[in-house]
Amino acid sequence: MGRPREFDTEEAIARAMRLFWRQGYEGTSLTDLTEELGITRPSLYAAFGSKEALFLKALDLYEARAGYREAALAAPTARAYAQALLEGAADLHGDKSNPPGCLGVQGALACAPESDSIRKELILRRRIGESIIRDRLKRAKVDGDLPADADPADLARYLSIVIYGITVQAAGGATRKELQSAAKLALKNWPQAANAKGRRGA
Amino acid sequence: MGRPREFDTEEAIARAMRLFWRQGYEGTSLTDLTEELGITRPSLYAAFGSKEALFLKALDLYEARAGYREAALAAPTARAYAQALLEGAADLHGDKSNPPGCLGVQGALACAPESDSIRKELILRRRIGESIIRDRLKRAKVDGDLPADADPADLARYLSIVIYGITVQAAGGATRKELQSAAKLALKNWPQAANAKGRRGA
DNA sequence: ACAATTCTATACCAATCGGTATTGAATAAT
DNA sequence: ATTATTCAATACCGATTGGTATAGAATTGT
Repeated sequence: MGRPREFDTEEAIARAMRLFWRQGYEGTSLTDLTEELGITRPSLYAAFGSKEALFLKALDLYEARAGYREAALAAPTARAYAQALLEGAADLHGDKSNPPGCLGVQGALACAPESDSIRKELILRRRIGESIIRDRLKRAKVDGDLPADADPADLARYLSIVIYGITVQAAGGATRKELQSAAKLALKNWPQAANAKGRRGA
Repeated sequence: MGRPREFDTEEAIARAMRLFWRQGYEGTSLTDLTEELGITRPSLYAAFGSKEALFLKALDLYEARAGYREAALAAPTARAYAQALLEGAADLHGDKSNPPGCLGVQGALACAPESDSIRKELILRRRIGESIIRDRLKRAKVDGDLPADADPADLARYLSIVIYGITVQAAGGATRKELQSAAKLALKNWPQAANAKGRRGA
């Protein structure tokens, strides 16, 4: 009932996502948004509630589209998982058709106190991402897929750090090749269980 | 001649640095600055010219105080250098008396187009930092301190990425211990020259 | 046809943004 | 003591910030 919406909210969120991705939460104004989305302010507020709410929707879409993290979970071994993660990050952030960097990092890494709720939300999401990695590595250890002295929490933090570093490097204009070679280096000495094949030691 | 300045410009820059460090360039308003520095706007503009010029002075001070990068250059081997870099980053950004994260990253990682000159300046400085690492590693290779198949550019990028990752992790509230253990893991991948002692292989 | 409903568009809101004109006070050189 | 100079304080500038009140247009259900 009532007058139907004249724009596609999903496409609007997708456009907002790219804008926030490129300029960050604080660096994106309502004027930027309404111009890019092709709608007026009252339409934006009627559809999404607030700039902050729209950002959160854009963030959800971003995480859904950065699907390499979930896809990597299907890897058979801890090492294959780590490799899928880092190569996935290098691929995504080396794709020049995307804005450079990572929305989950540069959306609001340092900001004014009035945007602190966004900053904290991003920290929370990064922590969740790291905990998913940690859980996968814990399982790998149970599977005998990681040596007894390997710490899943330390390894998950290390992988997270390399991924974040890749995104910062990408924000600086690094090419996909450059990111890929760094991902390769980061995996050179991945700990291997004693009963596993291969001669790479921990 | 004339009336002497009633505030210490060096201390003002140091205070501004911490403010920019915590809130980023765009997230720090002139009101924030004048309140924190205890001076009025005309005094700030007379002394520094503009918000942007003050930021650049603060950035210079930041780089001077993040002395671990220069100190690391004194290390005797490539590996000791890499270790000094990563442990230095973990130490600095694990110091809770500092604002979390790195000014050179979160000062302006993603921002509005009107602050793009700051963003680009930070990218330039990060590139310079990486090139210094690369030059040191090139020398190491000449010294036979790195294996023949090691690429100084790749290794420098890898180290930079881990350092950036550490700063993002620090911005999320990581402890010094956590950053240190990640630095340790990152060093496990370090290549060793064929003629060097130790049994850690590349 | 007529409500009821929900959209869009114009115009506006107080607050804040970075930056400055103006005035008076404090200093150094003469 | 006077003058030139440089500072600090108040008050202000136009532009922009995120957000909204109001009015009219478009739709559905009756």
